[in-house]
Amino acid sequence: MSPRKSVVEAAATRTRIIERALTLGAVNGLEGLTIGHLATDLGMSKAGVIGHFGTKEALQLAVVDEAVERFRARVPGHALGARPGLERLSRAFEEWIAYMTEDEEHRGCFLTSVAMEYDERPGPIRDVILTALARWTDYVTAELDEAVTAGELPHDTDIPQLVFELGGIALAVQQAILLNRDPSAADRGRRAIRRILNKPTPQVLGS
Amino acid sequence: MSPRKSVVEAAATRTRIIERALTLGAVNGLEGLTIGHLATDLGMSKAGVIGHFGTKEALQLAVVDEAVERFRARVPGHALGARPGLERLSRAFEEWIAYMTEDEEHRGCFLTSVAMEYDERPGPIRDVILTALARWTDYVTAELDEAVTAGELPHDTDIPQLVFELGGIALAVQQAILLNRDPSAADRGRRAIRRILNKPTPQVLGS
DNA sequence: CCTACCGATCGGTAGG
DNA sequence: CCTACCGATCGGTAGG
Repeated sequence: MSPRKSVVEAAATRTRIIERALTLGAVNGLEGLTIGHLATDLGMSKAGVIGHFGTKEALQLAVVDEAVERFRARVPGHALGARPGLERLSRAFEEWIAYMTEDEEHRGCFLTSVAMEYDERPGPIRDVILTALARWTDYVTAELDEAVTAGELPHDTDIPQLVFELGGIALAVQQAILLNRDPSAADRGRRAIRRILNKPTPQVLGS
Repeated sequence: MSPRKSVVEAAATRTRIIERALTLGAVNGLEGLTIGHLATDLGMSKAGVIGHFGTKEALQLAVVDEAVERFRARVPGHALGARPGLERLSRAFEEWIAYMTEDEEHRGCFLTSVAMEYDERPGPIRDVILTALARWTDYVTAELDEAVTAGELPHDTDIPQLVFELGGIALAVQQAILLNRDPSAADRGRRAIRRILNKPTPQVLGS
């Protein structure tokens, strides 16, 4: 029997649940996640799992929040050292692509998958994703503005169009990794980003 | 009571079921589709619905097959009249974008959504999608080959890279339509396609 | 965080 | 294509 535990232990369990939910949700979708499956996987009871959140939707929101947190810490976070404008933006996209590629099991971008899953399902989960996406769009836009100001891009650059196209590359990388399991996905993504930002393409891809 | 009907009537019912499943599946995903909900929507019993397919997975496969059929009839189908190479390829992408945009309710590309949904779920549905995607990739590749041969594109064109980037645009259009409900999604997509295929961008997008 | 339970719904079957 | 049913599982609650 594992009765009520300390606050610290409870928080640790909550983290364990979210961690596992991120893995399971990546495979079966955030909606395909079930409390029962999660409980079995964690060696807990269903009540033990759901007790930390109240409802399944609250659990799902906690999982999305954690994914947003990780994305921000990793992608814009690791680009903070780079000079504002094209350099920082390139760094951010390189981090995103690396983040999607590096892990053998935890492939792709969780938020991108969830964004597709909820694109037609109104509700708080979709709202949270829309907010996170808007923040990302603002970030990319700000760096592109900086690039124009610094003379790295022409003054008549259509920035929203560029944001749209850069987003498309990220989606293409995600699909190439997850669906096609294409080992050259990351390289193709990096080359596309360079091309869009009008930098010369330095190397040729093998094969 | 509606007892056994003629072969023709049974086929019509089957078509009705698939039609409805395409609509419901676009919202809740192909996995979120339930026989009970489908039956209620159609004013039928669950047994009446599932009897046409045997299992839920067979129903799902029938729905995907129908979606593949429609995509092919519409996208490469409507581009058949265009001259091989860039003209035909541009026409095909314009058809795809129009197909994703035109319908007020039936927005986006069903196959693209399902492709994301099953990217991490091995099984026959994923296999069918991979096959359809491979055929589409072959189609785009063949037209690009034609364009190189005809001198519309440079001889050192990296065709797989171009296929990758064109696919990204389609994904960006899908996301802009479904998630952001951006009314300029189609225009942005068309402009991106033109840019990638190295055609001059004729008009400027309003706002 | 557990046991024990709830009503609802899941995919699917039997039999007509 | 229907009624009537099956076992399994769903999200969630009571109570400790």
